[in-house]
Amino acid sequence: MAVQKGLAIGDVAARTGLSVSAIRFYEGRGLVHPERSSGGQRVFLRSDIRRLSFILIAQQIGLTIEEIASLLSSLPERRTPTKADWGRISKAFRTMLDERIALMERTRDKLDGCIGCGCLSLKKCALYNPEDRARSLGTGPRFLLENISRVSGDA
Amino acid sequence: MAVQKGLAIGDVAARTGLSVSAIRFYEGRGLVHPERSSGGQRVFLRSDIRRLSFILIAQQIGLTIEEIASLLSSLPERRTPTKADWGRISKAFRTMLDERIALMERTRDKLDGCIGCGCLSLKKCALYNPEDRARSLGTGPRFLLENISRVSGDA
DNA sequence: GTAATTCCTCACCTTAAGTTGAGGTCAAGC
DNA sequence: GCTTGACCTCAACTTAAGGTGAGGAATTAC
Repeated sequence: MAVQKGLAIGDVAARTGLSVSAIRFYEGRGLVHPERSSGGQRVFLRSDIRRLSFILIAQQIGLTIEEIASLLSSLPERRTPTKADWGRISKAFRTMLDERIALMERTRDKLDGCIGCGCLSLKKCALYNPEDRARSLGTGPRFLLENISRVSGDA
Repeated sequence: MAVQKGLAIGDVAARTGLSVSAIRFYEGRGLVHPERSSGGQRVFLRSDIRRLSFILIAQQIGLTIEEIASLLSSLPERRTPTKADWGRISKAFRTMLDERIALMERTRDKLDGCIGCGCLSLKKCALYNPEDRARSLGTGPRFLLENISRVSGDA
């Protein structure tokens, strides 16, 4: 089951709803830092469940693993985070969410004035060259969320 | 340059801002259907520019290629689409956008009551089992937009 | 003390939406 | 009439976020 106050990966998976492989993957990406038992098995703290749950929610909102890592990096590594620790993160998180919503709303409004009228005729159309359109992503059009205000390097 | 009233792929790329390879890829996925010159080179109609531009916008809003294909399939294949043709599409499009915005807003509101308070303590938290959480996607957490009301099979 | 679970690592597979490059043709300018 | 640039196909590579399975070790249960 667990090792002295710690949780095995399977327990954590059951409690978070994540798959075991996903949790291992997150460890590889630096999102969680379980300790190891003498036999080499991962041992998680209870607070890691919270971390992992946060990852789940953040992903639903569209953050990438790297962005989430960036947010989580402000949490204390070896101490159970306090309410204040989480509060800081959730503020940053909320800001991102607001930005994403705002962008979608702007796009919708342009759509109303643009495709809505049937013009779609280039140059004239506000949607073709919106300030939001990231032209320099390198690999061409990707997912919407790639074009939305990326975390600008910091948390 | 062009072949008798038609446009070469490079021209289309220049006018839409898409890469040549992306346009070829879209043809492979059935989003455009250029004709061929006697020499085997693609020949596009002017109306294909509009189609391709639509693809660009739809992608920014987060639709997948398949969803876009589904929308475009209601356009006439070999006749230049009318304003009414585009109007129908844009209506469906707007609906999707509205749904996506609504979902993000619901998530934000839950966030305010949940992470905002620092609870994040599973079971109790509205964010862990939201009606919006797609549990059956098979491969685990993906991008947000994969969890948002997919095009339900039709256009 | 052994059997059944659970866990470990490592390598390869998956999807989406393309990009890149090789090897070879088409078309256009002079 | 040939050279240059644009185009062709096809296969392999890319990123993100994991999943899957092999082969083997650690724990737990009886």
